[in-house]
Amino acid sequence: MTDQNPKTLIVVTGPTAVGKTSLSIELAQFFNAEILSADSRQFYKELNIGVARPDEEELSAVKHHFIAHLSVHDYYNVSKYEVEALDRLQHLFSTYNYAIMTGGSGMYIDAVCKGIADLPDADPQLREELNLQLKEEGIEFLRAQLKLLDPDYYQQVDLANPIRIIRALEVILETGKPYSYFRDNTYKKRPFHIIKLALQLERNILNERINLRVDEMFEKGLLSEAESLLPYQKLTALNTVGYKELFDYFNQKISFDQAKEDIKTHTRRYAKRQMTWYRKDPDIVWFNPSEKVKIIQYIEQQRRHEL
RNA sequence: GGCGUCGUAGCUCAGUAGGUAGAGCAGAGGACUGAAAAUCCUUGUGUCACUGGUUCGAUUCCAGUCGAUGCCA
Repeated sequence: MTDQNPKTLIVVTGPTAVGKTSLSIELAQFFNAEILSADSRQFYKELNIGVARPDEEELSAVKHHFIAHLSVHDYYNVSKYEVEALDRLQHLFSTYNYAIMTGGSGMYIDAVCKGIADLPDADPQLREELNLQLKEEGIEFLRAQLKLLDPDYYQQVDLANPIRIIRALEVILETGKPYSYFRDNTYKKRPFHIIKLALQLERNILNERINLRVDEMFEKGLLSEAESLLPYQKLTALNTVGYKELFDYFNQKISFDQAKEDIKTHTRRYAKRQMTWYRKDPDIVWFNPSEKVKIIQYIEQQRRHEL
């Protein structure tokens, strides 16, 4: 591919605690770029310690976007992020040749790189109704509705997963059209190059880092951060590892030690799910976090190749 | 020291009226189209503590050894 467009988005992803933040800052400095966070929990200003937001020093070293720009009370979703990130990229590319997107939310990264179907936002009231139906009538009831309203999607959807069924019903009931009508798996072409890389560590080393980082979070005051958010525990943004376990502790469902263990376990599982997501992306090239020189060489080589 | 109970998957434990065993959790793999740090699916062979004995056959019964634990001294 040869064209004269030099604008390049460097995507740095990988499982939680692998070392994305510090590498991104170094790359941003090297390539003279700003950083866009693609971390669906670092968006929220109330979440800091528990979501390992970059510290003040890191944030002042390089300009970051999409960090602490929302409140946990705001409704947000991938599609909004797609629009806002593309808009911000266009703006950044008017002065810079590079931008760096870093974070662990695979779906959010994909929305920016590949696009996502054009669907209506969730209607909170309808969602509440459907959740109530799930609770009172059971998942079978929702399945039956879906089967009637969108037999095609009924064939494809994970019928054990209430979230998927509810989402489809939301769209159908809001628009009067089947959910499958909106689903679109064609990739959108972006007006910039994308170089995707991911960081990887051996599982047991990553697990050690996770355990260590959770301990550090507690030293930094995670307990009081979570306590201050207890009144909002029902919010979607607070259905987050590091907080929900402490809510269980505050609600006297589990002991403090158990909560701490659960946070470690759930973070490990989160990292595992992230790996599952990235592994199937053929555009990702994998590196060890320590291979900074190699990573820079790779990026430069890709650029030369594309220009 | 004596008496009792226990020793089974990484952990907690079930079970086999003698035919080599199974749950939960952890772990592993996967899915994923506006809840995504969310949500969901699949996945359990391990000297049944050790050494002998009885038996066609012992993880299961018996004896001893070691370890854990409780009570009594």
